[in-house]
Amino acid sequence: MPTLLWFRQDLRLADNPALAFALKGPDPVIPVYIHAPGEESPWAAGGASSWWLHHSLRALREDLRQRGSELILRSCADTGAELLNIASQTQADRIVWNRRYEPAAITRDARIKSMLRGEKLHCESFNGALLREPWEINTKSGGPYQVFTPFWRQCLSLADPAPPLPAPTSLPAPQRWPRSSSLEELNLLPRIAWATGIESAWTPGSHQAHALLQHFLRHALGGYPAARDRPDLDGTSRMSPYLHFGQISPREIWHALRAHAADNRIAGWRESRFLTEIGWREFAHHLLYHFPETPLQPLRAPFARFAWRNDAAALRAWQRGQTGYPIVDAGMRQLWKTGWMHNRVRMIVASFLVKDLMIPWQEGARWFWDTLVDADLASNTLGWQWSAGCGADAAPFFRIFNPVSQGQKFDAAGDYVRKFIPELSALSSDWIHAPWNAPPQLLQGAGIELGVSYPLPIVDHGAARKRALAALSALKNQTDS
DNA sequence: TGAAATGTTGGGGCG
DNA sequence: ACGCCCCAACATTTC
Repeated sequence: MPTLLWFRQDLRLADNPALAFALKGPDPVIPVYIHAPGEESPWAAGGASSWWLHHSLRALREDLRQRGSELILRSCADTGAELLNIASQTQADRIVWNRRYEPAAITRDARIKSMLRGEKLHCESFNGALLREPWEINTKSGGPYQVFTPFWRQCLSLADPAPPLPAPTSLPAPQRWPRSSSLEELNLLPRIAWATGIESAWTPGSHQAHALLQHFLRHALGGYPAARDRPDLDGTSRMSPYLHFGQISPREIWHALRAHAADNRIAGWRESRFLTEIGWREFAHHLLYHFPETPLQPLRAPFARFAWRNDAAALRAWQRGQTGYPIVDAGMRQLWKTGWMHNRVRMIVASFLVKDLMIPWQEGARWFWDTLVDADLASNTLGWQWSAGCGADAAPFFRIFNPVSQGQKFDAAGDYVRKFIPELSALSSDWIHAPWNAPPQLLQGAGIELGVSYPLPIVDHGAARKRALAALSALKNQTDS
């Protein structure tokens, strides 16, 4: 009798524990992907994520077809009912999948599992997404960690995660395939063609993930600690969307790094900055699992009473890269155009939204959710709570980034700004991060009319900083009394 | 995985 | 030679 292999955010054939389990016996395997918008997170998937998913499903289906199999697509409002439906149509007696850790997904999956078991179907779930399960790592007193360093130290002190499982060369097919929707019927692609920038920046799929990783290990790993902070360079691994959709697993990355270090006699790879970033991803899942309210609520509760401002015009200017601060606008335009933003710039734009504009971090999280190809509830939540100073092991609220000095420090030549803000491209690096200070003649020569061709700053950073600190101090007084 | 304000030090100009 | 001031450079504190 066939086994249903329920694909979710594990869109790969290598190191896929559920797939490996399904292939243990001789029974046919029926791979399915079920699209049920909004079932798994507080918000329905954003446009950029959906674009990625569309192309990823196509790539996965191609990989399956090359192995004599198929990918059954369904679109529905109730995943549990749909799974049961497919199981009864195909006489499947087993359903297997790899676990997810978003609160809504956990609740839904638990409900589906008990429902299916009630129908006498055998269910089994696996860890395909994390080095360690979120409940495996605990402090001495038995609670979850709220500080990264000891959390990651404990992860590193454990034995290496299991080596990745090889991709199967073939999957036994059923005698008859059930009905499948076409990929187009899932309606994942945008109606208007706004995704051209994303298309030229990214190729979704498992093969591309591994090619990128190998390229990164060979050419960028050594320079990573410094280059990772430079948005004008191509010094990051760009693994985030592939990790989110499970097109590469953290175990595969761990062991690829280990093998690369052994081949090239690189010491201390476990403590490398790159692996630490994988650690932050683990930490994000640990926190989301133990603090399931945090996608919408600050972990440090008093921050809910912060004097956030409701300023639709400022929010819109931030979203569209029209704040008048070049490094902020370049980042927001990179996001809008390519579905991704360099991490250093993510911190800068987040600080600007939350502190300079005093707009709730949830608005930023929501916008990132809509526009990032790597939108991930765990990582996005950690990032925004970190930036807003209200999360675990977060940056203190009073650490307010100066968008001018951050630009000068990390994009010294201004190449990143010029790439995404063409209207400033003729401005010299001396002034590119603060065009309002440039001599008028120079601006004119560069074809820039501030307030017309490029906006004047929507807030004065010095004044905005003081305003934010005053609001913080008011919050403290309120909390103390 | 800051920035700004404030404090300290030491060299040079100058009476 | 000396004290004084200025101020850059660096260090510390504060938010």
